[in-house]
Amino acid sequence: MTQKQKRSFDDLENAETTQETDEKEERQLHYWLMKAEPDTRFVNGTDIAFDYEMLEELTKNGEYKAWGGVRNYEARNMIKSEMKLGDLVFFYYSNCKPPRIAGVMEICREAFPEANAFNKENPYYDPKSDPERPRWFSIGVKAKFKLKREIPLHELRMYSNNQLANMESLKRSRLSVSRVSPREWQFILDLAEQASPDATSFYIKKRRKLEEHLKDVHP
DNA sequence: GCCAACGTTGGC
DNA sequence: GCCAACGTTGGC
Repeated sequence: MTQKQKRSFDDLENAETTQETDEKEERQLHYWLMKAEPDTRFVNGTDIAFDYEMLEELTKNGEYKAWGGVRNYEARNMIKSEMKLGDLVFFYYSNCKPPRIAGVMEICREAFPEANAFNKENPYYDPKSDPERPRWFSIGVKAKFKLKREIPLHELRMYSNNQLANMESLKRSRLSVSRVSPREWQFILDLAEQASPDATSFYIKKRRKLEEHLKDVHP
């Protein structure tokens, strides 16, 4: 690690939560993307699978789900200092086929110390985090709506030279929390309203075949 | 403080 | 299962 990198690492680790006072009212909504794995995978004996249906079930009566397990300082600092009540978040499925955006959730509790890190039985236990000086933070989220159509990663990449050229999650695929610009957010929501490009090309092919066939039958 | 070795993420 | 990318650790 270079000196410059080391400094930014310390900055990240020591960064404090920014103070928000009466400016809160004027703050614009911010948009985010957070990842979870929808398929069964055992970490220290615990299945860590989590998907949108589970989030809906857990939050249907106004409860929030503590979103945790983020073990990267840059991602943690977004959780700790930048995510605010009312912000909206894409729920992204990673480590599965295909990787994809499944739905939208809303921040309904701002950062608080992550309980998983204190619990020895938990797959996300971290002895370096204690309640006196918590190292890792959770954010409270609830299900907002499932996308009408899930958007797979390969489809997002179709726009990586134009509409989604700067999308953080595409450029830094290993970060489990990333920012989404308002434009990117709206673009992806619009995609979810349209037919899948796969389906479109499927029907185009089908129609061509039919036309070929008709040509043969009625030349 | 540098940097090699190691570990993790996550797409393919 | 492989491996690229990159974050983290630890010896010097």
